[in-house]
Amino acid sequence: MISPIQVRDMSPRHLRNSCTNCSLRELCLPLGLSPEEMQELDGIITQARPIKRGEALYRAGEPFRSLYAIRLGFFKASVISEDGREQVTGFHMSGELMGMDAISTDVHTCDAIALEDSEVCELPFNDIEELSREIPLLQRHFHKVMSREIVRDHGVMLLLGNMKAEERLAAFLLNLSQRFAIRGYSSSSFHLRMTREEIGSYLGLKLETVSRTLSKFQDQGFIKVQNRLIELENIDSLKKLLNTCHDE
Amino acid sequence: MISPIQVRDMSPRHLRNSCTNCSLRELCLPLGLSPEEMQELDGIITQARPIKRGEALYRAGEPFRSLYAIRLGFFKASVISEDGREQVTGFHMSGELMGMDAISTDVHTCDAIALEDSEVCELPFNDIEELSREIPLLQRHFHKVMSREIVRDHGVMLLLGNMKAEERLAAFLLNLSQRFAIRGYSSSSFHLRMTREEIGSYLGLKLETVSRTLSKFQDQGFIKVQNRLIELENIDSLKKLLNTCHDE
DNA sequence: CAAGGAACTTGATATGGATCAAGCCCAATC
DNA sequence: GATTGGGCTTGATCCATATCAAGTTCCTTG
Repeated sequence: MISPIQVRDMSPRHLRNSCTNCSLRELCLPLGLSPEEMQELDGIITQARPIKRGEALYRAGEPFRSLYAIRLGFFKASVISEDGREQVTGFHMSGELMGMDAISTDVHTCDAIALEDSEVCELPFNDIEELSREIPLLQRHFHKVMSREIVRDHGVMLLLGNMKAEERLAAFLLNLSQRFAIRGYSSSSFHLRMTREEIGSYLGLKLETVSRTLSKFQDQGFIKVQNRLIELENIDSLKKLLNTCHDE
Repeated sequence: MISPIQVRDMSPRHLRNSCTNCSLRELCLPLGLSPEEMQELDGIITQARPIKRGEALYRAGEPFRSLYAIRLGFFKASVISEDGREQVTGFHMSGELMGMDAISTDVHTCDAIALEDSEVCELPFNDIEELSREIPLLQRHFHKVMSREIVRDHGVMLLLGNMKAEERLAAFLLNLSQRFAIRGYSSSSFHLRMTREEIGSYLGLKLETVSRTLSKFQDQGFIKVQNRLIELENIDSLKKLLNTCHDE
């Protein structure tokens, strides 16, 4: 369920705004495009745009024109039901692509809110389609990215439909840990960008339950919690929580 | 969250195997392709293949080569966690496309099981990509279909994360009702193809809860249940269950 | 047509997480 | 540096749904 390990961008600073930029790894790096193709792809990517913490990259109901590649930062995506309940559908970090849900109706169906100061590259969708008609590798890659989103969503359904609170939290922490590791950050010590309430919304739990479960993990020596700083002290125990066979 | 109403195919029987076939409406009908393009699309669609009730169209772990358009019948898609828990991720009926999750890794990540005798058309994925490079309308349409799957999944997350058992069941019944209506079947009287356990798995409930809740709806006069035959007797009441504002 | 088993219903009880409530801590703001 | 409010923790209680259990119906298969 986790994408293959991808290397951190070590290219010189002056190249960082190009398509080889690490922030666009999901869209570009694994492609193996020719230099010319790279340049074409570069051509459609607009200047990075900063989004302050708390600001919306887009909101449900707004017309759809572009996908967004996160260059830097951290976002939550959430849907609001007719009667006002929020469901966080995902947390997204650098290198990931947002907005694919909007393709179906040409209208955004989620809110995307920055949870820290962030930067995104806008990718006009018409351009993506046009270019991917010319570059089969890009086409294939784009399809894989969309498909990966579907697979991820299925994983969340499994979590919401089958798992107990402790398992959900353990899965959540391990997932974050892996994604930070891929980006070259510590996998055992990281800062949560979201509130307990947002974690709860994502995991189908109330914020009190999130808080209690984190405390319990701490008591058991699995993690250390200091506000939003999390240190994983016994990753294997967390993994064991997940693998435990639940009879039936 | 529901796709626009689409008309039932009234074309003569001898044309039914072509791309205008009603069973492929999701893939073909709304496109407005030229006759030549239609023919090309026809060319990649293989002979319909029958799948008996209980048989698998594909299983998790099998190599991915094709998407499948359901011509006729009813399928469930489900993922199995490492420790053996099943989560039904969706129920699929005629005109829908299955297998898109497999694009990401070239391996199927779900099981697709026929819940009644069914027929599918195989669509080799390489051909789809090639053709959609030539026919922008097809490309756009395929992207919309994938995106719609993502939006659908977000809806399920909202359901699993936020709703009570009664709301989940009501949403489920109304969703089925709409989808039957689109296909020209009765929206108020239909046959469930799945067991209570499968409904429960999809909705994150135990089969007893599904059974009890259906009985309750019957007692309240919202529906009539006879085995797997469901009759919606008061659709508005079911809708009201969903719209009810849950304070907070 | 009979037998067996899967699917379903219904009741009784248990429990995980929600809800309600109170107080604390920290970060932002003046 | 004090103040304020949002975010968080922890305890007590409640409730929706799971779990356990028993019996029924229906469908399949011989």
